[in-house]
Amino acid sequence: MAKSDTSSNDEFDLETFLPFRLHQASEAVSQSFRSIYKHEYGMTRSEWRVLAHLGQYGAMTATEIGRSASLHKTKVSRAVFSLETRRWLSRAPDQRDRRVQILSLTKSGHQAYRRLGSRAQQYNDQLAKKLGKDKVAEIVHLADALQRVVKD
Amino acid sequence: MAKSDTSSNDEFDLETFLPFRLHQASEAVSQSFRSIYKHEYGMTRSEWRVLAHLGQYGAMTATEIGRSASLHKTKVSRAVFSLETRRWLSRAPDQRDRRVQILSLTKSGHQAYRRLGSRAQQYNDQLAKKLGKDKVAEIVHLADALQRVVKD
DNA sequence: AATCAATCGTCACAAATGTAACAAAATTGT
DNA sequence: ACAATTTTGTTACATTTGTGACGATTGATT
Repeated sequence: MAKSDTSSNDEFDLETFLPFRLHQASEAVSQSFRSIYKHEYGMTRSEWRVLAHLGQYGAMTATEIGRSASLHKTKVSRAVFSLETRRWLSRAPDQRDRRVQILSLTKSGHQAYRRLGSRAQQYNDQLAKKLGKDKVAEIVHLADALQRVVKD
Repeated sequence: MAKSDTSSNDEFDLETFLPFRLHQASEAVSQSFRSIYKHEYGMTRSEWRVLAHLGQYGAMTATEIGRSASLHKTKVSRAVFSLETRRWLSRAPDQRDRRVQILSLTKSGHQAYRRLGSRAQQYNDQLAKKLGKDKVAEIVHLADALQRVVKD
């Protein structure tokens, strides 16, 4: 029997469909951490992401945050405005390029970052414990590979 | 030197923070498939998910779809309405429980599922090829583990 | 130098989403 | 048998998000 078998082997399998499975896993994990920044600090996910990035990597522009955090530019723009209103973030002009602003955390922004970062690390360690330490490294490695591969 | 070292080892590390890394990977992968159901079929993610579930598993109720697809009930409700308007989906009353409706794909719904499912599988295979076949199984396994662990 | 295209961040508007309330039906407990 | 509670799916409302356009600035082309 040559080609054109009765059973086509290109049938769709949802169980192994990565966009679905990854989204499912990601949402499950994200949701369970969400209550901390949402209910305890009244923050949105975007705000927490921007705070985490500035806390982790120091001063950056909005575009850089967007690229690194995989956040839409309007999400960054709004999160920055909101964090600025809380006085957790401040803007400084860039001498080299007057279109952009250098964003950085204020003193109380750093404090908030330390508090939330600590909770985040606690959460992650707990997850790592239940999952197995090595699994975390595996996931991180796979996430790296996925991002590399998708960007053709 | 006993306790209280100068360098605290509970510092937050974004690189290994699973909610972030998983979301990042998930978004990267999802976005690149999104254009197919969005631009070629004018569908939302929820609609594609509902179509995929009914196509894959056959007739189900809205609640069952929501549970299986990790979709909010209002998302399911709206996606069902929209797919029904396209005549890709039909509802039938359940004799045992008159609150629910048995949802299933129409003939053209099945056709659409086959077309889109084929594209989806194609996309996934392509990804698997670049990533290494075994990696996909790894990811699926880890996704299972994550979902189990998060649900306490 | 002058024009053209590209980038940055913001805003108005439209679309998608979540919350909370609801009617209808089923389930539980007495 | 009945009342109280729970479940299912839809809707109104408010919030969040993405799209597209914009002014300002920069970089590239000539």
